[in-house]
Amino acid sequence: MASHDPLDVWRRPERSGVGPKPKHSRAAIVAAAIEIADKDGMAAVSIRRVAADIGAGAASLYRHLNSHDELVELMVDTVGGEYDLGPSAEPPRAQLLNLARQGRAIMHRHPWLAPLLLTRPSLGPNSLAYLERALAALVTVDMPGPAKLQTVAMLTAISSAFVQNELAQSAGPGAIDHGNKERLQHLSAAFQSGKYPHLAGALAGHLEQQSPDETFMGVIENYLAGAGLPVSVGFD
Amino acid sequence: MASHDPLDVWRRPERSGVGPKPKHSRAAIVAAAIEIADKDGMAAVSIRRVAADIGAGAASLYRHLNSHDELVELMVDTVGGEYDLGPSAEPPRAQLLNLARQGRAIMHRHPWLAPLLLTRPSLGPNSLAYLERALAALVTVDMPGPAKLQTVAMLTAISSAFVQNELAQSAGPGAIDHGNKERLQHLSAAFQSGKYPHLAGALAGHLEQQSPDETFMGVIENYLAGAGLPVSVGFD
DNA sequence: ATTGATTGCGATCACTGTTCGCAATCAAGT
DNA sequence: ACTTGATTGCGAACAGTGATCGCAATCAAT
Repeated sequence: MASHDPLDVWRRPERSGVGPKPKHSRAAIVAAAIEIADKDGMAAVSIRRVAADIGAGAASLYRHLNSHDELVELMVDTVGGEYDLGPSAEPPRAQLLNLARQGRAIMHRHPWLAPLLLTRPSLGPNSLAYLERALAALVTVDMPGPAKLQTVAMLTAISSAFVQNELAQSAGPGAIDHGNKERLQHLSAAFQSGKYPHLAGALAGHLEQQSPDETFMGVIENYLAGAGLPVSVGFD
Repeated sequence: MASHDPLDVWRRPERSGVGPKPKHSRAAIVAAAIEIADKDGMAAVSIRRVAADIGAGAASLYRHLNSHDELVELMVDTVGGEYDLGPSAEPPRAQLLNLARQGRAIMHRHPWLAPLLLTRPSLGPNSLAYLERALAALVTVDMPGPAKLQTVAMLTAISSAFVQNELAQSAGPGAIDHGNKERLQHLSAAFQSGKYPHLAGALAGHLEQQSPDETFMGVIENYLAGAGLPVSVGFD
């Protein structure tokens, strides 16, 4: 009977009057799942692992969720609640820049988040609140509604892409040095073939690159400018 | 003995003189995997399924691959060979724009590709050739090497993000209408709560949006301009 | 002809998401 | 007070996954 669409989590009531008091709650399950994902990665978030961590049987989770996908949906929306969406009198561009900065911070706190933001159009309450807030920032901008939606969508898309790039390069403190050495070794071997002169040249350049924070803000600012949000808009 | 780093596929020779003639080749395996992914999605690309499709036992694939991850790496690099990397006399910005357009086309041909481009820094021959070609386009641009790498990386990252957004919205011809109706129904229900006035307003706007192609080129062009590649560079 | 590396692969292991059926529980209806 | 019925927890099971092991078959080099 239960719908298999991962979207109706948001409509379904968590529990209805009759029956024994539930030992576990949807919130507890999601919290445990997020903790696992933060620590051991998204692949470690299995039904059995989550159940074990909250002291439940594996099958019990299916009294609160309809699928593993639904759990992911809940995870995404839950961390979406970490945004500070308070109102602001700043110009639209500054507001969106601030949202993007927060988004990057959240994705750094939860490294499993970034890829998920691109694939699924999350429609949970927190995600909708974020969307609403971003659109509110654009209320003074003269732009058709769908274009505003497009702009906001690309904002989070670019942020996600940037952070994924960041995370893929650092990838962690421990075993990654080894991995990177393998990589560099492979690359230098490729270079000795002489088939990649420009690549070799680009890597040879000094690594005096600016901080990732500045780079990120630059990328976002640049996108917003091109999207019709220059530094100063209208009369402010 | 075999290294578990999915990167050394590129160093390992496919076969060495002694032993029975292999019935299956790495290329055939990867081709089958790509065909499966194109038709039934990435999730359908299991070792057993690929093996069955080329008439092999499941365990046999591990004579040619060290892991499922390695197969994915090979898939990504193989479709990377679909780029036309011929030289060009156009200005840098036009060349990169052309590469981005090709990239989007490839990601549309292989809908499983876009997410993978963000997570892994593929270092196969085709991926390296692409990188080399993109850097060659930037050879006349005055910019430190690492910054050029950053630019190219963000170029494919933004393209991937854009295409993922596209694919998530269309998602297919058949059962998606139903899914979208569910979505819109959910959304309209959320709107009746009155908590999302701006969102409601944005969706109410006429959907006379420009074609995705134009939108895409606009986004890319805009990024390149901000990255230091205006319409005309230097003396051309 | 013998050696030894290499291939194909059936069987198996440790997992995964998910379903089923049953016992325990508790609110509501009589 | 007691029955009814929905609801929860969960052990067992199923189909599927990636990966490993050991063995027979094969073929180049000696």
